[in-house]
This record gives sequence, C-alpha cells and structure tokens, in this order.
Amino acid sequence: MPELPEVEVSRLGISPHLIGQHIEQIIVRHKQLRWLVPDDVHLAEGHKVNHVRRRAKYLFIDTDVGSIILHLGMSGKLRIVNSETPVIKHDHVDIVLTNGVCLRFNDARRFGACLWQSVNDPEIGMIAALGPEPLTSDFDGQRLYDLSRTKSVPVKNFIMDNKVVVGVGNIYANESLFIAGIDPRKAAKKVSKKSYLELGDIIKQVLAKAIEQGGTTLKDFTQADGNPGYFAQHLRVYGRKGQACEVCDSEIQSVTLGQRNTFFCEQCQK
DNA sequence: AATCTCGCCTGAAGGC
DNA sequence: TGCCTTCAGGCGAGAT
Repeated sequence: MPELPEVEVSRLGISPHLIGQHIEQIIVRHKQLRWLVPDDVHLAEGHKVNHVRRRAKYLFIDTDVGSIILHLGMSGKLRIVNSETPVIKHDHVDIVLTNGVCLRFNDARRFGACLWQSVNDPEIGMIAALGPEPLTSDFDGQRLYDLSRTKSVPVKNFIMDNKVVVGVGNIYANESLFIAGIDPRKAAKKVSKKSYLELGDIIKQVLAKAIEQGGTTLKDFTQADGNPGYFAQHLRVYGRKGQACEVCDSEIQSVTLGQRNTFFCEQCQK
C-alpha cells in the first residue's frame, strides 16, 4: 500500500526514463480502474514528456497538451520495461515511448487510477480540493491546531483528512502519533497547541526520512517487480498489536478508527 | 458544516 | 490439499 514516500520514490525512479521522451502510444487493457480510464488519455500520444510531478499521492506525467494522472491506490505498481516485454496479470496500462521504453502500470486490486487533465480544462475538482503538501512550508503544526478547533473527530482521522494535509496514510498516521505521544482516539480539538506543533514536525520528519531511505534502497524500476516496496524502516506500533511497546513495555493496543486499523500504546500516548 | 458509512477490488492469511 | 471467510485499505460519494 503505497504511502506518500513510496509514490515519491516511484516518481524518482521513473522520471529519468520518461523526461524528454515522446509518447508513441498508450495501451489501455483494462479501463475499469477506480474510475474508467478516459479515452482522452490518448491525447498525449505524439507529445513529449516535460515533467513527472507528484501532488499528494497522484503522479502527473506532463505534456504540452495535458497530463496523464496516475494513482497507485492500494496495490498499484509502476515498472519500466521494454515494450516487447510480455504482459503479466493485472498489467492494465502501458505508456509506450518512441524509443521502445514503456511505463507499465500494474494494479491487482484496481483501487488505482489513470486520468487525464487537459491544459485547457480547469483542474479536476478532487485535485483542486487537496490540502497542502506535508513537506512544504504550507503545512505545519500551527495549521493543524488552527483547523482542529472545531473538530470532534479523532485526531488520527483528522491528520488523515486530505483537506488538512495530504499524504498522511494509515501507517504514518499511526507512527507519527506514537512518536508525538498523542492518543489517536482523542478528539482533534482536545489536542493541545504544543502537541500539534510537535506533531507537525514529526510528520515532516517521518515522511522525509522514509523518502530518504526509499531513495537509498531504491530498487531498479527496470526489474521485473518494479516495486520500491517497503523501506527498511522500523515501524514502532503499526501492525504490532499484542507486542510490547518499545518504550514502556506495555502491550500495543488496536482499535478501529474511521474504518482503519489503529495501533497505539495506552501508556505512552495520552 | 461536520461526520458517518459504503463500496470499489483481489490476494494473503487463517480456520476447518 | 482445498475451500470458505475475513481482512487489508485510499479515498470519493452519498447519507445523515
């Protein structure tokens, strides 16, 4: 399940193979992803890739006429192959370049997406509505504090809200709250300003570190699996229900918040 | 306006 | 071995 760091590492991995190359053809084998892949993606054919950008967990492959937007969802994987490479199960979309290189999108669960944004059209609504990037100065603990004053939802749900800040998925929400010592069940408006200021910094640190580690362990995207996978990163609470807390040795608890599995230490997180 | 719930998917894991 | 059930989860859409 790609979180923001995985998406950023994917961007870094595929960019050098795409930038400056021309798109020869886009092959859609299975258009029924999270949303139907629009026929307009073919408008990119014949155009040069200018940039590969990331916004939240969306990747944008920019051309002069518009952008192909990719989202990896839960199980999406990108790999760079030769266009002759035989397809495997769940290879849904190919972006074939004129030099024979191909960006291949594979997604077993099809929670991912492939969309089209024309340069002439207004920005797709759901993209326009996204909150700030966590690793920019547009996001900090002060913002968390300010926006949380009227929110009674659990703080974990709050920091996973895309309008508050993008790119904080379930794993990093759990980990960040553990490091910050905040009980994930606590109402967002009940969390102190001091705690939010710390949490803001922690979210930045956790995400930045994961990207850094992903960069160093980056798998070759031309390999068969094409998957940057999980970083050699130590998770302190996520998935550790029933195990001992590393700090205080008490048992890690789990509850469901916002229909997502939530892990925390009752001793360390208040 | 804020919050809650549902649903899209398939593969892995666990129970019998 | 193999079938069945459960769980995982990003995130928009629609209901409350």
